This record gives sequence, structure tokens and C-alpha cells, in this order.
Amino acid sequence: MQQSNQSPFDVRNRRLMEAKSRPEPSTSPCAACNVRHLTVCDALEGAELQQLAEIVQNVELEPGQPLFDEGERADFVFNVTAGCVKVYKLLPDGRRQVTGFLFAGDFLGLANQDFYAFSAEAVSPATLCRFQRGKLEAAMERFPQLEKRLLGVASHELAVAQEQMLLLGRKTAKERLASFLIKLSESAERRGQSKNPVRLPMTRADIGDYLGLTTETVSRVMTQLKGQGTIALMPNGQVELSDLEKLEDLAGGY
Amino acid sequence: MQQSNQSPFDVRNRRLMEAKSRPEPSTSPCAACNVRHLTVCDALEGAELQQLAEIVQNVELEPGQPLFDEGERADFVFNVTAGCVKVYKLLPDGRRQVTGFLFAGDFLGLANQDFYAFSAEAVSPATLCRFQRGKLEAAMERFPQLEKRLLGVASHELAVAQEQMLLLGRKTAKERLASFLIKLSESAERRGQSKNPVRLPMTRADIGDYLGLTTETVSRVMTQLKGQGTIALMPNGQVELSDLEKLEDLAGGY
DNA sequence: CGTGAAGTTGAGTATGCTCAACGGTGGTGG
DNA sequence: CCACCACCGTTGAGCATACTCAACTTCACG
Repeated sequence: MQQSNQSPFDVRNRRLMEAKSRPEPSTSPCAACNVRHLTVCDALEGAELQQLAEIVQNVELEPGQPLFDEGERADFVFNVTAGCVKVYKLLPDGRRQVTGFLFAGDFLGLANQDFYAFSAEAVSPATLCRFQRGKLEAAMERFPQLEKRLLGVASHELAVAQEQMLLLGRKTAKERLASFLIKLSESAERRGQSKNPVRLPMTRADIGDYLGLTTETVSRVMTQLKGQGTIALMPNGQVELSDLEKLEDLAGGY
Repeated sequence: MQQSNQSPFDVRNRRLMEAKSRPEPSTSPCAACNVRHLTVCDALEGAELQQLAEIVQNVELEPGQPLFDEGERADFVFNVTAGCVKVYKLLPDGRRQVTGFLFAGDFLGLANQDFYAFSAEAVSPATLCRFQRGKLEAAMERFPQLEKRLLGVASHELAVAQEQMLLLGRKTAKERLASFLIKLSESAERRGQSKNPVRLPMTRADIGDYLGLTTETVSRVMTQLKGQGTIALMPNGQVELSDLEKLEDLAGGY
């Protein structure tokens, strides 16, 4: 049985209290939002954005601070506006599966049921927009294009999830790492950040829990990739993808 | 590297041509549909169902017959009305990950992009309702509750996918099998079929490709579970869950 | 029956895990 | 200001789980 990359005395014990939150000022901040083009909010414009701004609250998280836990009432949905958030599920004995890393523009909290099906926690300092579920649903009634956009987001997430299943079920450790680095690089590029070198804001343990590996294996494979000149490890968790073609070969077609 | 449970000369070579399809008679067959309560179509009623019936076509598949392949233009979406369909992704070297088994009532074909992100193929004789994507989207304009229902389906699928990631990334072979049998049993019950014994319409190879294991491992673990009296193998691919509590323990909390 | 696919079992092995030690780094408090 | 400590990352040795390859049995179907 593989352990989870989780220390017994976990950051979750450091939950500081409620996440800080404050109402937005009344001039439409959504209209001024500099990551809107990445988000579901981009479905709206002008006066609609004004209305959206009225139901949004801002949330700031420190690294390791939980946003919500699996099983809690799903009262809110979120949009990441900066930083990195991980979502994960736990087994009773502590084994962990990170099901995604979310960055600026990513939507978070879709839940069919009344309860979150997963936990969410900041990886790096992060800011999010928070919507009361009921209010967002009301907004979706008024603005059908918002609902349509959300369906698009959900469909996309589904395709991503299927690819991750392929990775977890059928790829080797090296293939998993290669796929991960490439995806992360592409994702950074979409957000207008450095594609190469790419920054890894999460720990080896987080990466392991995302890829279905242990920290040790992640570390070893990194060393291996470094040794063959495919990547180079740089300060601040940056990774240079020195031989992207090689890396794409290793990733096994994805 | 783990192989895929795929024989070189594959059933896909047996694609018979186009799947049989014929228009529905004009009396609303959707109103008479006996699995409607399981489907997205349940969002509609009366005259709306009549309109739906006008854009639906019936598809019948033999075991092993493909419905569509990854990368094809995603012109249709489907609803399974009977039988079992598997959806899967392939790596270039043939390794396969089955991302889901679909049964009566299950919706199929959500695709954000213009192309299917996965392949779909009948496991047992199956019938499906087929909708031209464009026509269904038009119907969603007219009937917003249909779109809402679809968003609900997508959210649910997402939660299921995350649980499967947990299984693939962090569970042992025995836990995977136990989880699988329980889920399948619950799914059968929802459709009003026998919950125990539960029928496995798919091969060991399919199960392996779904659980990220080889056929041999699936077989061995089955034997093991049988040996400890947790399950019993019966004719026709039926499995009796003799000790459900034990099985749930093994499944590791899910 | 005969045939081919599916399923089971066995022997040996490899990949990635476990347990352990150690080096680096950043933050904290004496 | 420096010492300490916790956390993170890396590396090593040994091991276990699940894989590979192979043979054989069972089953469904013609």
C-alpha cells in the first residue's frame, strides 16, 4: 500500500479561522478584473458585470490554509484570481489524491450535491472571488450565457479528468512527470506567465499526490530527467524544460 | 510498463459500417420511454418531449462495435437506453484506460471541443438515443431546464471522475476491485436491476483497463476474494457479494 | 463436439514503495 | 546575530505489489 505524502501533523491544523473576506467596493471591480478573460465571468459584459460584482466577495488565503473540506455544505463557489489552490480527496487512513491544481481564472466548487466532494487548500498565497451558490444560480437564470459557459467549463474539466485517469492508470512514473511538466508549462503560458522555465509552486509531496507517486519517486525521476539533460532545476522551484521534444516523447503522446 | 489489455487484432476491425439508425415514429416515443426517469430527458414533459422526440434517432450496437473514436468530429450526443457501453482513451502504444462504463440512463458525448476526447464502444448489445449536437443545443435554448440538467450531469460526472482518480492513484488492487463491485451493484440497483448478485457484462480485460490493472491481477484478486468468502462467482458473469460489509471495508471508505 | 476467446494459475521479475539518513533553507527566538 | 528547528528535497538499500510471460482450463457458440 502506498502512503500518502502527508505529515501526521498537518497544515490543516493551522487553519487560522475563517478566511478573510470583505465586500467589494461598489464601482464594478469585475469590469476591471485583469484575469476576467480567463474566467467564466468573461461571458458577461457592462451592466451584467456590475450585477456580478454585487454578489462577489474577495477571499485571501495563506499557503496551507484550507478553503473548504470535503463533506462541508457547498454554500459557495469560487474563482481563483491569483496564486495556486489544490483540490484533493482523502482516504480514511490519510492517503491523499490531489485531483487538480487551480490557478488564476480557474473555477472551483461545482457540486451537484449539497456537499463538497473534495477539499481545497491554498498552495501558494492565493486570492479568490467567492459567490454564494444561490446568488450565482439566480444570476444564471438572468444570464443564460453564464450557465452555458459553466457547462463548457464542466465539460472541459471532464476531459481533463479523463486524461488524468489515463495518466494514473496507465503511465509510468517518468511519463507522468513529463506530462505534468508539459501541462503546467502550457497552463502558465495561457495565463501569460513564463512557459519556460516553468514555476512549480507546489511541493514534491503535492506533485506525488497528484501523480499517484511518492515524494521520493518524484524526486528520483526529477533527478533522472535532470541527469539526461531533459530538464534543469533552478532556484525558487523553477524548472527549465531544456529539451521539450524529448519531454513530449516521454509524456507518451499527451 | 504495464501493457494494455488489448489484443492486437481488435474488435474495432469489426466495425460493421455505420451504426444502424432510423427515425422515430411520430407518436412521441420519448413520452413512452421507460428509462426516461433515469435520464436528462426527465427534465422535460408533455409537448416538450414531443419536440425532443422529433430530433432523436435510435442506435443499436453489437458487442464490440464502436460508437465513435477519439478525435472524430463530435457531431452527436447520446443517451444509453439499454445495455452497456465503455468509454476509453488510448496511448499511442496501445495502452488503454477505460474511463467509464455507461448503462441505461447515462448521458454520453459531452465535449467542449469539436472533437470527441475519448472513444466509445458497446460492451454488451446496447441501444442509444442519438441527438445531433446542434439540434440539442437549440433545444437547450428553448428549454433551459434541459441545460440545467445537463450541468447537473456534468457536475456529477466530475465528482465520479475524482473518485476514480483517488482509486487509480491511491488504492491497492484489492481495494479497487472491492470499490468496483460495490459501485456496480449500486448502479444496477438504481436502474432497477439485481443488486446482488450483480452482473458484470464486461471482460476481465475491460475491468483491468478501468481499474488500472492487468487482467491477470483482476483474476487473481477475484480468486482471492472468492477464497475468503467475500464474493462468489456465478454463471453468466454474475457475482454474488456474499459479505457486503467486508467488501465495503476493503473498498477503503468509498 | 471443435474452436477461439476469456479466464485462471504459476514462476519470475521490475517498478515504484518503505524506511532511513542526510543536506539545504528559511523562519524564529534566545 | 547566530543557533536552532522544522520542513523540504535528495539519495540509498531493501522489499512488496503488481506486471510479464507462459501454460492451461473453462466457456460460449457454431
